[in-house]
Amino acid sequence: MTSKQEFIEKLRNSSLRPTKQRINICEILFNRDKTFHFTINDLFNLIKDKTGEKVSLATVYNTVHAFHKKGYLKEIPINSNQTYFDTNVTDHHHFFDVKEEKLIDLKNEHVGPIEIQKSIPGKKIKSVEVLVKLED
Amino acid sequence: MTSKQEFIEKLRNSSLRPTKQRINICEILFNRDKTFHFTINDLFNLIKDKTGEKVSLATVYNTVHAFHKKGYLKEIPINSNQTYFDTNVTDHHHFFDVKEEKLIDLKNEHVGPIEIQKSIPGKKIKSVEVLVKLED
DNA sequence: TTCCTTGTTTATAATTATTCTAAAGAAGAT
DNA sequence: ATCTTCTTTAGAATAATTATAAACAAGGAA
Ligand SMILES: [Mn+2]
Ligand SMILES: [Mn+2]
Ligand SMILES: [Zn+2]
Ligand SMILES: [Zn+2]
Repeated sequence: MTSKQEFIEKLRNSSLRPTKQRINICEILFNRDKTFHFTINDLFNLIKDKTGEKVSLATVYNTVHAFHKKGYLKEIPINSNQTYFDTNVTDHHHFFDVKEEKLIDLKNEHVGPIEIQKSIPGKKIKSVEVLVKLED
Repeated sequence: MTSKQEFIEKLRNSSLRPTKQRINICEILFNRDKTFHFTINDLFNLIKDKTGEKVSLATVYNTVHAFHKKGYLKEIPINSNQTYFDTNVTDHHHFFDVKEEKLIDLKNEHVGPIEIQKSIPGKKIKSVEVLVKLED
């Protein structure tokens, strides 16, 4: 449980002005036990439902990208019509339930270390992600 | 090197009528030594350039999805504004050069077997794909 | 406080990838 | 040749995302 005051400080420390909208979004995204996977639209609807206040869709996009740029959110590479984000910014892998369109964290120990035995000259590895698609 | 006649037969055997457009697309996609990674727009432009004939964008979409449904193309899960397809339909992994927006095949032996040590009740694994993002 | 600067929110328009529609055309069967 | 079914096509529709620009709010200085 993080207090509103802590979010305000975190925002300030990130040179993001602590607006009402951003604080609301912080509380929805980061006051959780478990990691949260969402699309912009999920979040947009959650804000209305949980706070009663509406935040414009543009602001949701702006804020999510601001948090993403600061490293507070991770973008998940799946083929979908919508982009998925994740509050768990550590390196980790995913199940994707194709039917439910839901992401599930896969702990690294459930996948094991992955060694890439090939390299591309002039390039270095930025991330290694496993996506396990699930069907019924 | 596959002849036009062989593409015609392959299309017929797939209950796809061998139209001029589909044959052209087959020749561009499948008359290659190496695996080919592309977006719809890449392909659309290639057809014009290589055959001199234009195929409507709708037909390119239709054909790619028809081939995809028949299992002749694979869809690659990356976060991008465009969907990527692959003429290599076997299970395999990828590098994605973020700067060049280019996919590179990773052979299975360059990654090694991946064992998923977790299961979700009522679901079974459909695919396991590794995406290695590259930066400079 | 008040003023000023800069960052933020917002409604709305623009952009872009993809899908849909419906009419014209081509393929295959009879 | 005729008929049916499938395919192509231009263009419209949809949907996610980004851009625009005016109103607004935060923070700092006076
Ligand atoms: Mn996750
Ligand atoms: Mn490939
Ligand atoms: Zn982002
Ligand atoms: Zn498809």
